[in-house]
Amino acid sequence: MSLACSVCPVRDRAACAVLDEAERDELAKAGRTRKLTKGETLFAAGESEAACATLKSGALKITSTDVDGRERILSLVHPSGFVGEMFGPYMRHDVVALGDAELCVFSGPAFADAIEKYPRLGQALLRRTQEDLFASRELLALTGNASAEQRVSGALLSMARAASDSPCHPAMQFDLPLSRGEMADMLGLTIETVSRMLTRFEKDGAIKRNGKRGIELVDPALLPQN
Amino acid sequence: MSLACSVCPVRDRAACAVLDEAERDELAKAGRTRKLTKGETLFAAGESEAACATLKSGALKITSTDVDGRERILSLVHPSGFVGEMFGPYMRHDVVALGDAELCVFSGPAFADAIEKYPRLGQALLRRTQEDLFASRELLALTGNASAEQRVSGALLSMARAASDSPCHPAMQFDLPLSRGEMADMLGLTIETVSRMLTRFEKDGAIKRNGKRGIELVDPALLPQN
DNA sequence: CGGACCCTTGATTCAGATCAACGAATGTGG
DNA sequence: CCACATTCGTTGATCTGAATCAAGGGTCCG
Repeated sequence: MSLACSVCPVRDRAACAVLDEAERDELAKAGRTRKLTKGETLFAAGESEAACATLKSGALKITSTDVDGRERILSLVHPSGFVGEMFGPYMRHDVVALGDAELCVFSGPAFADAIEKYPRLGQALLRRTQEDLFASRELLALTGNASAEQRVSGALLSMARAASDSPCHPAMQFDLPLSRGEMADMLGLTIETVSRMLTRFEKDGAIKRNGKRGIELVDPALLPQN
Repeated sequence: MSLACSVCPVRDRAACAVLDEAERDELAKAGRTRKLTKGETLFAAGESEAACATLKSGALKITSTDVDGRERILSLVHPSGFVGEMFGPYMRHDVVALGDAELCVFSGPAFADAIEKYPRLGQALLRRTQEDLFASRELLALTGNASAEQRVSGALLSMARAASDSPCHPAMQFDLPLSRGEMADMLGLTIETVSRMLTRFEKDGAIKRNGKRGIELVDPALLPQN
Protein backbone atom coordinates (compact mmCIF):
# COMPACT_ATOMS: atom_id res chain seq x y z
CA MET A 1 0.00 0.00 0.00
CA SER A 2 1.41 3.37 -0.88
CA LEU A 3 1.25 6.34 1.44
CA ALA A 4 -1.49 8.91 1.46
CA CYS A 5 0.11 11.80 3.30
CA SER A 6 -2.78 14.13 2.55
CA VAL A 7 -5.00 12.26 4.98
CA CYS A 8 -2.28 11.39 7.51
CA PRO A 9 -3.47 12.08 11.07
CA VAL A 10 -0.05 13.32 12.13
CA ARG A 11 0.85 15.13 8.94
CA ASP A 12 1.73 18.36 10.68
CA ARG A 13 3.32 17.00 13.83
CA ALA A 14 5.55 14.22 12.52
CA ALA A 15 9.13 14.73 11.38
CA CYS A 16 8.04 14.84 7.74
CA ALA A 17 5.93 17.92 8.47
CA VAL A 18 8.99 20.04 7.73
CA LEU A 19 8.89 18.97 4.09
CA ASP A 20 6.78 20.70 1.49
CA GLU A 21 4.16 18.80 -0.44
CA ALA A 22 6.34 17.81 -3.37
CA GLU A 23 9.17 16.63 -1.14
CA ARG A 24 6.81 14.64 1.01
CA ASP A 25 5.30 12.92 -1.99
CA GLU A 26 8.79 12.03 -3.12
CA LEU A 27 9.63 10.58 0.31
CA ALA A 28 6.30 8.78 0.40
CA LYS A 29 7.40 6.63 -2.53
CA ALA A 30 10.06 5.05 -0.33
CA GLY A 31 7.66 4.24 2.51
CA ARG A 32 4.90 1.76 3.18
CA THR A 33 1.95 1.78 5.53
CA ARG A 34 1.82 -0.96 8.10
CA LYS A 35 -0.83 -1.91 10.62
CA LEU A 36 -0.06 -3.75 13.83
CA THR A 37 -2.27 -5.37 16.43
CA LYS A 38 -1.63 -5.62 20.16
CA GLY A 39 1.57 -7.48 20.90
CA GLU A 40 2.82 -7.56 17.32
CA THR A 41 6.52 -6.86 16.82
CA LEU A 42 7.58 -4.11 14.45
CA PHE A 43 11.34 -4.54 14.84
CA ALA A 44 13.24 -7.20 16.74
CA ALA A 45 16.59 -6.56 18.42
CA GLY A 46 19.44 -7.91 16.35
CA GLU A 47 17.62 -7.76 13.01
CA SER A 48 20.26 -6.98 10.45
CA GLU A 49 18.05 -4.78 8.30
CA ALA A 50 18.04 -1.17 9.46
CA ALA A 51 14.59 0.34 9.27
CA CYS A 52 12.59 3.15 10.80
CA ALA A 53 9.02 4.34 11.08
CA THR A 54 6.73 7.17 12.05
CA LEU A 55 3.78 6.26 14.27
CA LYS A 56 0.47 7.50 12.91
CA SER A 57 -1.89 6.10 15.55
CA GLY A 58 -1.78 3.83 18.56
CA ALA A 59 1.22 3.35 20.85
CA LEU A 60 4.45 1.35 20.83
CA LYS A 61 6.92 0.21 23.43
CA ILE A 62 10.67 -0.08 22.97
CA THR A 63 12.00 -2.95 25.06
CA SER A 64 15.03 -5.05 25.79
CA THR A 65 15.08 -8.51 27.28
CA ASP A 66 17.83 -9.59 29.62
CA VAL A 67 19.43 -13.02 29.98
CA ASP A 68 16.84 -14.38 32.40
CA GLY A 69 14.07 -13.34 30.04
CA ARG A 70 12.85 -10.36 32.00
CA GLU A 71 11.60 -7.58 29.80
CA ARG A 72 12.47 -3.98 30.41
CA ILE A 73 10.51 -1.15 28.79
CA LEU A 74 12.93 1.55 27.69
CA SER A 75 10.52 3.98 26.12
CA LEU A 76 6.99 4.55 24.95
CA VAL A 77 6.21 5.93 21.51
CA HIS A 78 3.15 8.10 20.91
CA PRO A 79 1.55 9.22 17.64
CA SER A 80 3.88 11.33 15.46
CA GLY A 81 6.83 9.71 17.22
CA PHE A 82 9.71 8.22 15.29
CA VAL A 83 11.43 4.88 15.95
CA GLY A 84 14.24 2.93 14.45
CA GLU A 85 17.67 3.01 13.09
CA MET A 86 18.81 4.83 9.95
CA PHE A 87 22.54 4.34 10.24
CA GLY A 88 23.46 1.40 12.41
CA PRO A 89 23.75 -2.02 10.81
CA TYR A 90 21.18 -3.72 13.05
CA MET A 91 18.25 -3.03 15.37
CA ARG A 92 19.26 -2.40 18.96
CA HIS A 93 15.93 -3.04 20.68
CA ASP A 94 12.56 -4.65 20.23
CA VAL A 95 9.67 -2.44 19.19
CA VAL A 96 6.21 -3.83 19.94
CA ALA A 97 2.68 -2.49 19.56
CA LEU A 98 0.83 -1.85 22.83
CA GLY A 99 -2.50 -1.94 21.01
CA ASP A 100 -3.64 -1.54 17.44
CA ALA A 101 -1.29 0.81 15.66
CA GLU A 102 -0.70 2.31 12.25
CA LEU A 103 2.69 3.33 10.94
CA CYS A 104 4.67 4.58 8.02
CA VAL A 105 7.71 2.37 7.56
CA PHE A 106 10.94 3.12 5.69
CA SER A 107 14.10 1.16 5.09
CA GLY A 108 17.10 2.61 6.90
CA PRO A 109 19.12 3.45 3.78
CA ALA A 110 16.13 4.99 2.03
CA PHE A 111 15.52 7.29 4.95
CA ALA A 112 19.20 8.10 5.27
CA ASP A 113 19.12 9.18 1.62
CA ALA A 114 16.13 11.40 2.32
CA ILE A 115 18.01 13.04 5.17
CA GLU A 116 20.91 13.65 2.84
CA LYS A 117 18.60 15.16 0.28
CA TYR A 118 16.46 17.25 2.62
CA PRO A 119 18.63 18.76 5.35
CA ARG A 120 15.55 20.11 7.12
CA LEU A 121 14.41 16.55 7.66
CA GLY A 122 17.69 15.69 9.33
CA GLN A 123 17.37 18.72 11.56
CA ALA A 124 13.84 17.82 12.54
CA LEU A 125 15.00 14.35 13.41
CA LEU A 126 17.89 15.74 15.41
CA ARG A 127 15.50 17.74 17.56
CA ARG A 128 13.27 14.76 17.99
CA THR A 129 16.14 12.46 18.89
CA GLN A 130 17.37 14.95 21.45
CA GLU A 131 13.90 14.99 22.95
CA ASP A 132 13.94 11.19 23.08
CA LEU A 133 17.33 11.35 24.72
CA PHE A 134 16.04 13.69 27.40
CA ALA A 135 12.99 11.51 27.92
CA SER A 136 15.21 8.48 28.32
CA ARG A 137 17.36 10.30 30.85
CA GLU A 138 14.23 11.42 32.64
CA LEU A 139 13.18 7.81 33.03
CA LEU A 140 16.67 6.95 34.16
CA ALA A 141 16.47 9.59 36.85
CA LEU A 142 13.01 8.43 37.90
CA THR A 143 14.05 4.81 38.04
CA GLY A 144 17.34 5.46 39.73
CA ASN A 145 17.05 6.07 43.41
CA ALA A 146 13.37 6.71 43.82
CA SER A 147 11.10 4.58 46.01
CA ALA A 148 8.35 2.46 44.49
CA GLU A 149 5.89 5.13 45.56
CA GLN A 150 7.76 7.86 43.73
CA ARG A 151 8.22 5.77 40.62
CA VAL A 152 4.58 4.89 40.21
CA SER A 153 3.54 8.42 41.00
CA GLY A 154 6.03 9.77 38.49
CA ALA A 155 4.79 7.37 35.82
CA LEU A 156 1.20 8.40 36.45
CA LEU A 157 2.02 12.06 36.05
CA SER A 158 4.09 11.44 32.96
CA MET A 159 1.25 9.47 31.37
CA ALA A 160 -1.22 12.15 32.33
CA ARG A 161 0.97 14.62 30.49
CA ALA A 162 1.22 12.38 27.45
CA ALA A 163 -2.55 11.89 27.42
CA SER A 164 -3.26 15.60 27.47
CA ASP A 165 -3.63 17.71 24.35
CA SER A 166 -1.87 20.68 25.83
CA PRO A 167 1.67 19.73 26.80
CA CYS A 168 1.74 22.02 29.81
CA HIS A 169 -1.16 20.71 31.88
CA PRO A 170 -1.74 17.01 32.57
CA ALA A 171 -5.02 15.35 31.71
CA MET A 172 -7.13 15.05 34.86
CA GLN A 173 -8.74 11.91 33.57
CA PHE A 174 -7.24 9.33 31.22
CA ASP A 175 -6.64 5.68 30.47
CA LEU A 176 -3.34 4.01 31.24
CA PRO A 177 -1.71 2.84 28.02
CA LEU A 178 -0.01 0.03 29.93
CA SER A 179 -1.09 -3.02 31.89
CA ARG A 180 0.17 -3.42 35.45
CA GLY A 181 2.80 -5.80 34.22
CA GLU A 182 4.04 -3.34 31.63
CA MET A 183 4.16 -0.53 34.16
CA ALA A 184 6.20 -2.80 36.38
CA ASP A 185 8.58 -3.60 33.53
CA MET A 186 9.03 0.07 32.80
CA LEU A 187 9.67 1.08 36.40
CA GLY A 188 11.80 -1.86 37.47
CA LEU A 189 9.15 -3.06 39.94
CA THR A 190 6.79 -6.02 40.16
CA ILE A 191 3.12 -6.20 39.24
CA GLU A 192 2.17 -6.56 42.88
CA THR A 193 4.07 -3.48 43.97
CA VAL A 194 2.54 -1.34 41.23
CA SER A 195 -0.89 -2.56 42.22
CA ARG A 196 -0.28 -1.80 45.88
CA MET A 197 0.91 1.71 45.13
CA LEU A 198 -2.19 2.47 43.06
CA THR A 199 -4.33 1.14 45.89
CA ARG A 200 -2.43 3.34 48.30
CA PHE A 201 -2.84 6.46 46.17
CA GLU A 202 -6.56 5.79 45.90
CA LYS A 203 -6.85 5.31 49.67
CA ASP A 204 -4.98 8.59 50.16
CA GLY A 205 -7.51 10.30 47.93
CA ALA A 206 -4.96 11.31 45.33
CA ILE A 207 -6.52 9.32 42.49
CA LYS A 208 -9.62 7.36 41.62
CA ARG A 209 -9.51 4.16 39.59
CA ASN A 210 -12.16 3.54 36.96
CA GLY A 211 -11.96 -0.07 35.89
CA LYS A 212 -8.57 -1.55 35.23
CA ARG A 213 -7.08 1.19 33.11
CA GLY A 214 -9.02 4.33 33.94
CA ILE A 215 -7.35 6.92 36.17
CA GLU A 216 -8.74 10.15 37.52
CA LEU A 217 -6.39 12.59 39.19
CA VAL A 218 -8.41 13.76 42.16
CA ASP A 219 -5.68 15.59 44.04
CA PRO A 220 -2.31 15.38 42.31
CA ALA A 221 -0.72 17.34 45.12
CA LEU A 222 -1.11 14.25 47.32
CA LEU A 223 1.07 12.17 45.00
CA PRO A 224 4.61 11.72 46.34
CA GLN A 225 6.76 14.26 44.59
CA ASN A 226 9.96 13.14 43.04
CA MET B 1 40.79 32.41 23.68
CA SER B 2 40.10 31.51 20.08
CA LEU B 3 40.16 27.97 18.83
CA ALA B 4 43.12 26.25 17.25
CA CYS B 5 41.53 23.35 15.44
CA SER B 6 44.75 22.41 13.73
CA VAL B 7 46.18 21.12 17.00
CA CYS B 8 42.92 19.77 18.40
CA PRO B 9 43.41 16.29 19.87
CA VAL B 10 40.00 15.12 18.66
CA ARG B 11 39.99 16.93 15.34
CA ASP B 12 39.18 13.84 13.34
CA ARG B 13 36.81 12.11 15.74
CA ALA B 14 34.59 14.95 16.93
CA ALA B 15 31.42 16.06 15.19
CA CYS B 16 33.25 18.91 13.49
CA ALA B 17 35.50 16.40 11.72
CA VAL B 18 32.93 16.23 8.94
CA LEU B 19 33.65 19.85 8.02
CA ASP B 20 36.45 20.85 5.69
CA GLU B 21 39.16 23.19 6.85
CA ALA B 22 37.54 26.42 5.72
CA GLU B 23 34.19 25.50 7.25
CA ARG B 24 35.83 24.49 10.49
CA ASP B 25 37.69 27.77 10.73
CA GLU B 26 34.43 29.58 10.19
CA LEU B 27 32.75 27.58 12.95
CA ALA B 28 35.74 28.08 15.20
CA LYS B 29 35.03 31.82 15.29
CA ALA B 30 31.82 31.12 17.18
CA GLY B 31 33.47 28.91 19.79
CA ARG B 32 35.70 29.35 22.79
CA THR B 33 38.09 27.05 24.58
CA ARG B 34 37.33 26.36 28.19
CA LYS B 35 39.27 24.45 30.83
CA LEU B 36 37.64 22.85 33.83
CA THR B 37 39.04 21.29 36.96
CA LYS B 38 37.62 18.39 38.92
CA GLY B 39 34.13 19.10 40.15
CA GLU B 40 33.66 22.29 38.16
CA THR B 41 30.26 22.75 36.54
CA LEU B 42 30.05 23.37 32.82
CA PHE B 43 26.27 23.69 32.59
CA ALA B 44 23.71 23.74 35.39
CA ALA B 45 20.19 22.37 34.99
CA GLY B 46 17.71 25.16 34.45
CA GLU B 47 20.18 27.67 33.03
CA SER B 48 18.25 29.68 30.53
CA GLU B 49 21.10 30.07 28.07
CA ALA B 50 21.29 27.17 25.65
CA ALA B 51 24.86 26.12 24.99
CA CYS B 52 26.82 23.11 23.86
CA ALA B 53 30.36 21.83 23.75
CA THR B 54 32.72 19.24 22.37
CA LEU B 55 35.00 17.54 24.86
CA LYS B 56 38.66 17.65 23.84
CA SER B 57 40.22 15.93 26.83
CA GLY B 58 39.20 14.61 30.23
CA ALA B 59 35.78 13.30 31.14
CA LEU B 60 32.41 14.75 32.15
CA LYS B 61 29.33 13.48 33.89
CA ILE B 62 25.74 14.44 33.12
CA THR B 63 23.68 14.38 36.29
CA SER B 64 20.35 15.24 37.78
CA THR B 65 19.58 15.86 41.42
CA ASP B 66 16.29 14.78 42.95
CA VAL B 67 14.27 16.49 45.67
CA ASP B 68 16.13 14.90 48.57
CA GLY B 69 19.43 16.01 47.07
CA ARG B 70 20.55 12.61 45.82
CA GLU B 71 22.55 12.85 42.64
CA ARG B 72 21.99 10.50 39.75
CA ILE B 73 24.57 10.13 36.99
CA LEU B 74 22.75 9.88 33.67
CA SER B 75 25.71 9.61 31.33
CA LEU B 76 29.45 9.89 31.01
CA VAL B 77 31.09 11.93 28.28
CA HIS B 78 34.45 10.95 26.82
CA PRO B 79 36.82 12.91 24.56
CA SER B 80 35.26 13.84 21.19
CA GLY B 81 31.84 13.57 22.82
CA PHE B 82 29.27 16.31 22.48
CA VAL B 83 27.06 17.74 25.24
CA GLY B 84 24.43 20.35 25.52
CA GLU B 85 21.40 21.86 24.04
CA MET B 86 21.15 23.64 20.72
CA PHE B 87 17.41 24.09 20.48
CA GLY B 88 15.70 23.94 23.85
CA PRO B 89 15.36 27.15 25.83
CA TYR B 90 17.18 25.86 28.92
CA MET B 91 19.62 23.22 30.12
CA ARG B 92 17.98 20.01 31.22
CA HIS B 93 20.75 18.54 33.32
CA ASP B 94 23.94 19.38 35.13
CA VAL B 95 27.23 18.75 33.38
CA VAL B 96 30.27 18.48 35.64
CA ALA B 97 33.93 17.68 35.09
CA LEU B 98 35.13 14.40 36.59
CA GLY B 99 38.72 15.59 36.46
CA ASP B 100 40.63 18.24 34.56
CA ALA B 101 38.99 18.72 31.18
CA GLU B 102 39.32 20.85 28.10
CA LEU B 103 36.42 21.78 25.85
CA CYS B 104 35.25 23.76 22.91
CA VAL B 105 32.13 25.69 23.91
CA PHE B 106 29.47 27.23 21.63
CA SER B 107 26.31 29.14 22.30
CA GLY B 108 23.19 27.18 21.37
CA PRO B 109 21.97 29.58 18.68
CA ALA B 110 25.42 29.88 17.12
CA PHE B 111 25.67 26.13 16.81
CA ALA B 112 22.13 25.84 15.51
CA ASP B 113 23.11 28.32 12.80
CA ALA B 114 26.10 26.21 11.92
CA ILE B 115 23.88 23.15 11.59
CA GLU B 116 21.62 25.12 9.30
CA LYS B 117 24.56 26.20 7.23
CA TYR B 118 26.40 22.86 7.11
CA PRO B 119 23.91 20.01 6.77
CA ARG B 120 26.67 17.46 7.19
CA LEU B 121 27.27 18.78 10.67
CA GLY B 122 23.63 18.21 11.55
CA GLN B 123 23.82 14.68 10.23
CA ALA B 124 26.95 13.93 12.20
CA LEU B 125 25.23 15.20 15.30
CA LEU B 126 22.18 13.12 14.56
CA ARG B 127 24.28 9.96 14.47
CA ARG B 128 26.01 10.96 17.65
CA THR B 129 22.76 11.76 19.42
CA GLN B 130 21.32 8.42 18.38
CA GLU B 131 24.38 6.74 19.84
CA ASP B 132 23.86 8.68 23.06
CA LEU B 133 20.25 7.60 23.06
CA PHE B 134 21.21 3.95 22.73
CA ALA B 135 23.82 4.34 25.44
CA SER B 136 21.22 5.88 27.71
CA ARG B 137 18.82 3.02 27.03
CA GLU B 138 21.61 0.57 27.66
CA LEU B 139 22.14 2.07 31.09
CA LEU B 140 18.41 2.00 31.65
CA ALA B 141 18.34 -1.70 30.85
CA LEU B 142 21.35 -2.36 33.06
CA THR B 143 19.90 -0.39 35.94
CA GLY B 144 16.43 -1.79 35.58
CA ASN B 145 16.04 -5.25 36.96
CA ALA B 146 19.62 -6.35 37.38
CA SER B 147 21.11 -7.32 40.74
CA ALA B 148 23.83 -5.22 42.33
CA GLU B 149 26.33 -7.82 41.17
CA GLN B 150 25.22 -7.53 37.56
CA ARG B 151 25.16 -3.74 37.66
CA VAL B 152 28.68 -3.33 38.97
CA SER B 153 29.96 -6.00 36.63
CA GLY B 154 28.22 -4.34 33.70
CA ALA B 155 29.67 -0.97 34.63
CA LEU B 156 33.16 -2.44 34.85
CA LEU B 157 32.90 -3.98 31.41
CA SER B 158 31.46 -0.83 29.93
CA MET B 159 34.29 1.24 31.38
CA ALA B 160 36.83 -1.28 30.16
CA ARG B 161 35.40 -0.81 26.69
CA ALA B 162 35.51 2.97 26.97
CA ALA B 163 39.11 2.84 28.19
CA SER B 164 40.25 0.73 25.26
CA ASP B 165 41.51 2.19 22.00
CA SER B 166 39.86 -0.46 19.87
CA PRO B 167 36.11 -0.36 20.41
CA CYS B 168 35.66 -4.11 20.02
CA HIS B 169 37.90 -5.47 22.77
CA PRO B 170 37.87 -4.11 26.32
CA ALA B 171 41.03 -2.88 27.99
CA MET B 172 42.39 -5.59 30.30
CA GLN B 173 43.86 -3.01 32.59
CA PHE B 174 42.57 0.49 33.23
CA ASP B 175 41.70 3.16 35.78
CA LEU B 176 38.11 3.76 36.83
CA PRO B 177 37.05 7.27 35.84
CA LEU B 178 34.67 7.36 38.80
CA SER B 179 34.93 7.24 42.56
CA ARG B 180 32.94 4.61 44.43
CA GLY B 181 30.32 7.20 45.25
CA GLU B 182 29.98 8.18 41.61
CA MET B 183 29.68 4.57 40.52
CA ALA B 184 26.96 4.15 43.11
CA ASP B 185 25.14 7.24 41.83
CA MET B 186 25.30 5.93 38.31
CA LEU B 187 24.06 2.45 39.15
CA GLY B 188 21.42 3.37 41.70
CA LEU B 189 23.31 1.64 44.52
CA THR B 190 25.22 2.78 47.59
CA ILE B 191 28.93 3.26 48.06
CA GLU B 192 29.05 0.29 50.39
CA THR B 193 27.38 -2.07 47.97
CA VAL B 194 29.69 -1.08 45.12
CA SER B 195 32.68 -1.62 47.37
CA ARG B 196 31.41 -5.03 48.46
CA MET B 197 30.85 -6.16 44.89
CA LEU B 198 34.36 -5.18 43.87
CA THR B 199 35.71 -7.06 46.87
CA ARG B 200 33.63 -10.07 45.85
CA PHE B 201 34.86 -9.98 42.25
CA GLU B 202 38.43 -9.82 43.46
CA LYS B 203 37.88 -12.76 45.83
CA ASP B 204 36.36 -14.72 42.95
CA GLY B 205 39.50 -14.05 40.93
CA ALA B 206 37.67 -12.12 38.22
CA ILE B 207 39.55 -8.86 38.78
CA LYS B 208 42.48 -7.42 40.65
CA ARG B 209 42.41 -3.99 42.29
CA ASN B 210 45.45 -1.73 42.06
CA GLY B 211 45.04 1.12 44.48
CA LYS B 212 41.71 2.87 44.63
CA ARG B 213 41.03 3.34 40.95
CA GLY B 214 43.12 0.70 39.18
CA ILE B 215 41.36 -2.36 37.79
CA GLU B 216 42.83 -5.38 36.06
CA LEU B 217 40.48 -7.80 34.37
CA VAL B 218 41.99 -11.15 35.31
CA ASP B 219 39.16 -13.39 34.15
CA PRO B 220 36.21 -11.43 32.73
CA ALA B 221 34.33 -14.69 32.16
CA LEU B 222 33.87 -14.93 35.93
CA LEU B 223 31.99 -11.63 36.04
CA PRO B 224 28.23 -12.12 36.32
CA GLN B 225 26.80 -11.77 32.84
CA ASN B 226 23.84 -9.56 32.32
C1' DC C 1 -20.15 -22.99 31.79
C1' DG C 2 -15.17 -23.29 31.95
C1' DG C 3 -10.73 -21.43 31.03
C1' DA C 4 -7.46 -17.72 30.50
C1' DC C 5 -6.06 -13.38 31.86
C1' DC C 6 -5.36 -9.65 34.74
C1' DC C 7 -5.66 -7.49 39.02
C1' DT C 8 -5.72 -7.27 44.09
C1' DT C 9 -4.46 -8.53 48.71
C1' DG C 10 -1.94 -10.93 52.42
C1' DA C 11 2.23 -13.48 54.45
C1' DT C 12 7.01 -14.27 54.26
C1' DT C 13 11.74 -13.63 52.72
C1' DC C 14 15.86 -11.44 51.23
C1' DA C 15 19.03 -8.18 48.78
C1' DG C 16 20.65 -4.10 49.47
C1' DA C 17 20.16 0.23 52.40
C1' DT C 18 21.43 2.16 56.53
C1' DC C 19 24.13 2.67 60.63
C1' DA C 20 28.60 2.37 62.60
C1' DA C 21 33.46 1.91 63.02
C1' DC C 22 37.93 1.94 61.23
C1' DG C 23 42.14 2.32 58.02
C1' DA C 24 44.77 4.45 54.32
C1' DA C 25 45.97 8.38 51.66
C1' DT C 26 46.25 13.28 51.10
C1' DG C 27 46.47 17.87 52.47
C1' DT C 28 47.34 21.86 55.80
C1' DG C 29 49.28 24.73 59.02
C1' DG C 30 52.48 25.19 62.73
C1' DC D 1 58.90 17.38 59.77
C1' DC D 2 55.14 16.31 62.52
C1' DA D 3 50.29 16.74 64.48
C1' DC D 4 45.83 17.02 62.73
C1' DA D 5 41.90 17.15 59.78
C1' DT D 6 39.62 15.51 55.75
C1' DT D 7 38.40 12.57 52.20
C1' DC D 8 37.74 8.03 50.42
C1' DG D 9 37.31 3.17 50.73
C1' DT D 10 36.48 -1.15 53.27
C1' DT D 11 34.09 -4.15 56.39
C1' DG D 12 30.60 -5.69 59.77
C1' DA D 13 25.84 -5.61 62.04
C1' DT D 14 21.19 -4.53 61.60
C1' DC D 15 17.00 -3.06 59.40
C1' DT D 16 13.57 -2.46 55.79
C1' DG D 17 11.19 -1.95 51.31
C1' DA D 18 10.09 -4.45 47.70
C1' DA D 19 10.37 -9.24 45.77
C1' DT D 20 8.49 -13.56 46.12
C1' DC D 21 5.10 -16.90 47.31
C1' DA D 22 0.29 -17.83 47.72
C1' DA D 23 -4.58 -17.31 47.23
C1' DG D 24 -8.69 -15.52 45.43
C1' DG D 25 -11.89 -12.35 42.57
C1' DG D 26 -13.44 -10.08 38.20
C1' DT D 27 -14.01 -10.03 33.27
C1' DC D 28 -13.82 -11.52 28.76
C1' DC D 29 -14.48 -15.07 25.31
C1' DG D 30 -14.98 -19.44 23.40
